[in-house]
Amino acid sequence: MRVTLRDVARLSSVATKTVSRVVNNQGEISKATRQRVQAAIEQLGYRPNILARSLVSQRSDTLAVVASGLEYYGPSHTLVGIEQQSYDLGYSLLLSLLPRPDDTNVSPVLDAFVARRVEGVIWAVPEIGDNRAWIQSDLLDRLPPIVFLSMEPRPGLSVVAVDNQTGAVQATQHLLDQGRRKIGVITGPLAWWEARERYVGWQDTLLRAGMRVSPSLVVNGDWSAASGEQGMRKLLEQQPDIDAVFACNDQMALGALGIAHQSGRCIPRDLAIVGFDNIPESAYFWPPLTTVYQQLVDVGRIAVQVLHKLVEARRHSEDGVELAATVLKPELVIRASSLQTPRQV
Amino acid sequence: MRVTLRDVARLSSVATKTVSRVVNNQGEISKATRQRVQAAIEQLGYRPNILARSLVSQRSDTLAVVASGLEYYGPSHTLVGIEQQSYDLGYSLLLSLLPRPDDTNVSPVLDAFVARRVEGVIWAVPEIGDNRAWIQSDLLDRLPPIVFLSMEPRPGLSVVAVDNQTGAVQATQHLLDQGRRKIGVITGPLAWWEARERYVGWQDTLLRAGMRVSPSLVVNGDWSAASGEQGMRKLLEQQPDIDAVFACNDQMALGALGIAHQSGRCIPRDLAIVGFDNIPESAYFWPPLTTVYQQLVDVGRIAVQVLHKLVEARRHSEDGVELAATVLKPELVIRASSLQTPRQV
DNA sequence: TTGTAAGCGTTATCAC
DNA sequence: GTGATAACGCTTACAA
Repeated sequence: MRVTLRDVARLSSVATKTVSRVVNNQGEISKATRQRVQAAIEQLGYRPNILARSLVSQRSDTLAVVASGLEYYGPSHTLVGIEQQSYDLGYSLLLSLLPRPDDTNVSPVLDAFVARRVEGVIWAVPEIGDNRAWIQSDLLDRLPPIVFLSMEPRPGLSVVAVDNQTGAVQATQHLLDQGRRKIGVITGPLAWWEARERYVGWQDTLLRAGMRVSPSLVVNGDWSAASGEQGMRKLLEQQPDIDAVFACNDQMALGALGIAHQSGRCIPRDLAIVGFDNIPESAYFWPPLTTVYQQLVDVGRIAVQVLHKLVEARRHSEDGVELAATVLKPELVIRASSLQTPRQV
Repeated sequence: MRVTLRDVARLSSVATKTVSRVVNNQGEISKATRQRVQAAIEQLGYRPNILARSLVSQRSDTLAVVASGLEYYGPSHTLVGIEQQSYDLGYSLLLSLLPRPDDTNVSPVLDAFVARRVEGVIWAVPEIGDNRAWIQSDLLDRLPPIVFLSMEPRPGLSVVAVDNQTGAVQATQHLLDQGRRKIGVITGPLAWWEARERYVGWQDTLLRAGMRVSPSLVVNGDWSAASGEQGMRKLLEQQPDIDAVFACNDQMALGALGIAHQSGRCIPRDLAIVGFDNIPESAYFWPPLTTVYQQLVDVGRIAVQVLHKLVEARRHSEDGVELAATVLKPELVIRASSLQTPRQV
């Protein structure tokens, strides 16, 4: 049943090493031998066993990715980039999902990776609360190279992230440029690093413009459209003369749009709304949503490129590879939900 | 640097087999020895090498999944179910993405799986055109057990799928029940099996109700919101007295909603709209969208459960395991976009 | 250009 | 209870 290199060698009357050479296209082999071997491979239906090869060559050609919230727009797009680049570089990809992104018990999944001798790890779980605490532990020393996504860059770690703060600045500045003066914000859960960055971007932009940042302009959401609805209701209550809202993702913006309509406001005339993420649906909201586009597929691709360099460096036992952060700038996508000049009071 | 079983054995003055027993919790071992071994493991930072284990035990405890379109709602949710169930059953999961779902050149990715000796494969690529042609080839014989998702059930294959036709029937019947009489459809790309099923469900329901199925009630979309817009425009042109539309996914329904509004129609009074998928945003469309919910996470979980049984059967070389199809029934989620009785003409 | 021997890190077999 | 020894399927020296 199981066909091995030896079987092929026997059938084609050569040494196993010769078959190995044919399979891996290495060394000089006479045409006749090669053809004979290939015929035997064909005939027996031989498939090389990469596990055995890994054992002796000390390389698994496998990367692993730990992700969370794959149901959502961001993580799934990043994963696409990770997979594509891994494939392009010849790696297999092992996938592990954390059921809860704020999970702090990460050693089981990491142990499994080490046991399988993966050559590198992409940590694609958003930074929430202290779910990065394990980085301080000695766990990290026993691990292969690892690249972190969506987290605060810090020295000694390879991080690839989008500059959320700049994105929020772009969104808020755009609203200012459109003549808006009472700009509220619906934040994400502030335990999330990304949510904090977006909030700070909003805040800084207003302060730099010499405006007051009243607490009545701030409500907290949880990324869901339901929380966007709730947040919008609260904002309209706390600050009836509000003329713009920066919702920290598109789902919350969607919820906010609905409530704004229900309150009888015309968008963007009475109230401008800007989101974050540029989910495909946002171009078809009513009105189409101005939002911040992040190149999440690129984040994934770049992460694997960085990881690949770390893996290569370790293979050649180069020391002192500088671990740096790669930060991508997002882009504002301007649509109807923010475009009209506000009505003069 | 590399610590092996032998190193541990040496340090704790036992045989390698004993260490192996301790690591795998098998056989009877005296408390003293176990502790001594565990201390050595701890001290050396020993991590078992699963690759080596797989080589001798002839099992990799690894499944593989081939998916496509992970950026979209359906595939990403199914993948979540697949990963969760794989983890629960103790398998590692290898992920491969097909850049184009209609790709017909699948042997590279399958070869890679065979080379890695995965014990089973989940084929989570939608059936499009003849992208199932390879199943007829001898490729299948050399493969480990494989479970197919989202495809027409056929004898000799394990398939797990949602009953798209029934979903479409539910949607269309609901519109009939609401008193609608001119019910159009915006289909998905008809090369897709799922799109055809939904189309047939719409058609059959109308025919069974004794209604005519006019070509002017049918337009073809490509799943995108843009195609939903375009389709809606065409429908309104071809059949101005249309009073309901079944859009074959929520994105197209979103596009249709926008155009319907722009045409001055009030939804649901003048025009009822129903979608398919129940993406989270659909509950916040304007108006909230009636749609068909598929338990896609369950599809993934069940697929792995089925696969697990096949793997076990092969291990014990049980023959004649019946390969059956598992079909899940979707559920209609009724919201405002279809609820109101139409205006009496 | 091709072959031989050793070994990668584990588990299975069968002794003790 | 524990230990020697032979696999598992492949590649890397080194030899011919």
